[in-house]
Amino acid sequence: MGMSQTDTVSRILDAAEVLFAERGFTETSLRTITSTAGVNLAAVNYHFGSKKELIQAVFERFLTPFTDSLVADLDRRVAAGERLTVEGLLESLYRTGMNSLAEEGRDPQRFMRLLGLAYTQYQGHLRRFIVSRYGNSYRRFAGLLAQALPGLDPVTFYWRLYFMLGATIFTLSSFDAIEAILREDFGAQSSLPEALERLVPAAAAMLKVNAE
Amino acid sequence: MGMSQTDTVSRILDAAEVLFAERGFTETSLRTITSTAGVNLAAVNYHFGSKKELIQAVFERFLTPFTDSLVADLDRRVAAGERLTVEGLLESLYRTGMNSLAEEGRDPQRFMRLLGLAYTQYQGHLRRFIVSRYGNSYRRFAGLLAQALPGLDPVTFYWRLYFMLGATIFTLSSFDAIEAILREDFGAQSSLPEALERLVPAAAAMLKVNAE
DNA sequence: CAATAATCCAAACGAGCGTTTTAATTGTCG
DNA sequence: CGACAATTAAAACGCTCGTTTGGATTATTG
Repeated sequence: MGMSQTDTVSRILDAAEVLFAERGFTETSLRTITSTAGVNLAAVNYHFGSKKELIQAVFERFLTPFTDSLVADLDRRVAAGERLTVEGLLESLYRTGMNSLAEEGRDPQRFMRLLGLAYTQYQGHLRRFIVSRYGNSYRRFAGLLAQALPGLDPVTFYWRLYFMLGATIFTLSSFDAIEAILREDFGAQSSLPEALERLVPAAAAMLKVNAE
Repeated sequence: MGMSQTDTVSRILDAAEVLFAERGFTETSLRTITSTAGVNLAAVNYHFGSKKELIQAVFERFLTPFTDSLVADLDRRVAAGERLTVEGLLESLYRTGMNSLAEEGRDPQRFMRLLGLAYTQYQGHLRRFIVSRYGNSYRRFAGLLAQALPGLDPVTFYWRLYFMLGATIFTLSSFDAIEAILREDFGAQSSLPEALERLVPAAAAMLKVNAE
């Protein structure tokens, strides 16, 4: 087994991650990916099998450390007997997850754009892949959040959960555009952590309407 | 000038609207559009010039009646000296806009999916087109909403506005998927008006955090 | 070091794409 | 009716796409 195999694989993943986040899946050709990565065109089909499987691999590399560290953090806090508030859970989701990506040198914003694409783009295989692979982590988080919101009927809770996800994914995936507008119109500097700090109380208030 | 010209044009627009909302722009070929519409392939280039211009035409047919009736409603209420609350403005945005589409026999949900695509997909020309064409209506609404939220500094207001847009567009554009989950897991029937009724107080609470 | 597997590479394949061309058809109007 | 413009139609163009192929190159291993 060649030493450069791993290298080629990760070079492809690095390039694909950036290009997918920028333009979407269909708009990014394998030729653009491989030439950006500096590898041969056939390498994608050789190492991943197909473009679809490459897309899934990109998401796997992102989502696994993200959900792992989120679930670990949730487990730790539950085991410590900590009382989990709505704000605390959102902090976990935003901060812990983000940090796990930042530690690996990944751009959290790119991650959010990819997550947005996964929901929006016409890629049935991707949605199925994500649900089957990360559904448990999702339900873990959603379950704890529901517990922190007693008095909300399940249907209302579910709608609110989607409102919250929408606000988060939509805003963070177009962070660049929003930041540019704010800088131009108000001369205000913005950062991703600052956006998350604004998001926590706003999303929490939305979730807590009519809850006890 | 042939009578059937208008017919061909609107047949193309009808087909394109549905297909774009389902799969996105790149994933929808002109051949699929024209065969669905039952017209010749060359008709798109003949009547619209190019695929890009067809995309813009689809949005124009959607957005013009939407923003027109929204702005008319805002103007009417301002002229009547009505005091516009956050909830009232969201009601205008959701209800008035939606109704204007429903009256024309258009699917409001499809409209939301298209709006989501406009933000997410990699189509620079489309974003430019929408901003230049509908920027005034957008600023009109945003201005009145800002007035209804005294005590919020402009930067915070802008972030909240994006949180609200995100929650709205994201949720409504995947309404089908959410509805299916709710029906399966809770046996609950959902409708678009009901989703909007849930959205108004939730989004209002989010906007109003720390406002007077 | 020879054999064997893994990887890389250049080239080509077939299919689908948006667009253009050219001719036939249809409608309009003096 | 006949001239002229508008529309429809079929076919082809040039290009890009994802994927496959067959051989060269590199690494691994007995």
